[in-house]
Amino acid sequence: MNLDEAKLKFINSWGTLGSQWGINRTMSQIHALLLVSSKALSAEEIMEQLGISRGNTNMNLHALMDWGLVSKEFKPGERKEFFSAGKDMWETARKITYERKKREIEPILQVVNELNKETITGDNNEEIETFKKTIEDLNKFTIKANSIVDKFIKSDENWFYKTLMSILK
Amino acid sequence: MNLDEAKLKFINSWGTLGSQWGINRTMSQIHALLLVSSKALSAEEIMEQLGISRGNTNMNLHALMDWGLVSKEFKPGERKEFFSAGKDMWETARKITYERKKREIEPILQVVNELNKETITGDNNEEIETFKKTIEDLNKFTIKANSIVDKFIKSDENWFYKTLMSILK
DNA sequence: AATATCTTTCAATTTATTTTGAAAGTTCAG
DNA sequence: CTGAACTTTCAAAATAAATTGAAAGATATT
Repeated sequence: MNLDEAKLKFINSWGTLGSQWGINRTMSQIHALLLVSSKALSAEEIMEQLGISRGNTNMNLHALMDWGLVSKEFKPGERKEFFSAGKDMWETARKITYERKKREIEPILQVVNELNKETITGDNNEEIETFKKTIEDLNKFTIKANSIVDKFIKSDENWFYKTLMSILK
Repeated sequence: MNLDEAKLKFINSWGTLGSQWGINRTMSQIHALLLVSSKALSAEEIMEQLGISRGNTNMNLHALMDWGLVSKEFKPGERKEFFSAGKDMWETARKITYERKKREIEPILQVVNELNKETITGDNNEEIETFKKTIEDLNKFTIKANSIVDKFIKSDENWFYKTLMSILK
């Protein structure tokens, strides 16, 4: 398989997978393109290679920069901006995990915590108990999940590999 | 706060959060409703309480049963079906993790594995190297991630808590 | 300060996803 | 077998999300 075919396959698959991950297709495609490209690319090159509009390219490059997955570069003598993706997979995974934690875990923590503190009134005791128990369990669970994810976000690869993987067998 | 308000708040928040998780709003709302209800509910009751259509209720109940989060019950003498959600949070989390793994990790594994085996041809050596390195790293990473998730799916709460949490501090 | 080059914005459009509800299907009691 | 009670299906409608592209905004160059 030649390089261009392979790249295309990767970019397309990554784009589709991204949507399963709650990341939009274009964003993941741009990320994929930059991941497999040895040099930084301009917005122009990106829109040409992926066949997408200027606005779309711009918006998603910014999203990728917000996530910390892509950075801007300036080439001497060149007017335009160039973009490249961080190539360290653990770093990338940590950053994605961080963003997902913000969106997926923290809001649960917030709501559940709030409800957990409330005093619930009503006449159906069985229902109140079930409610309280559910919220309490959820609260405990979320706190644990959150702290595990935190550890991963702060970990370095070696630590994570050694500690976790060796124990997890 | 009275029980109905609290339930409503939980159901609505859970519904919104679900969408961040790639689960549709109705599906998470039904799940939330069943989680905080002490007795099993009929489709009729669910559609009334959530103000959603019959079709929508049916489809999402089936999705929840596919995920293993909800089960059908029959009450003696009653013709209709009743639904209840498993109340064990770790079990619930494991099941959700399993479904997400199928959608989010396994497809990556598949594509990356495939690309990893390919021989890439072309004239730009630097580009080929970058491509191969990216895919290789991604492959290694995904395999590790996958195996950690597998451990979680198979774990019981105590094991996970003791082993992981104590080490992760 | 005029012009050329590049980036950003955003209303309108397109595409994708979810929801509805009526009709068809199923099951069971009499 | 018939009809009432319930469940499932699915095309059409509604809603939500992503994308476009032209216009406005920057910024550097002469």
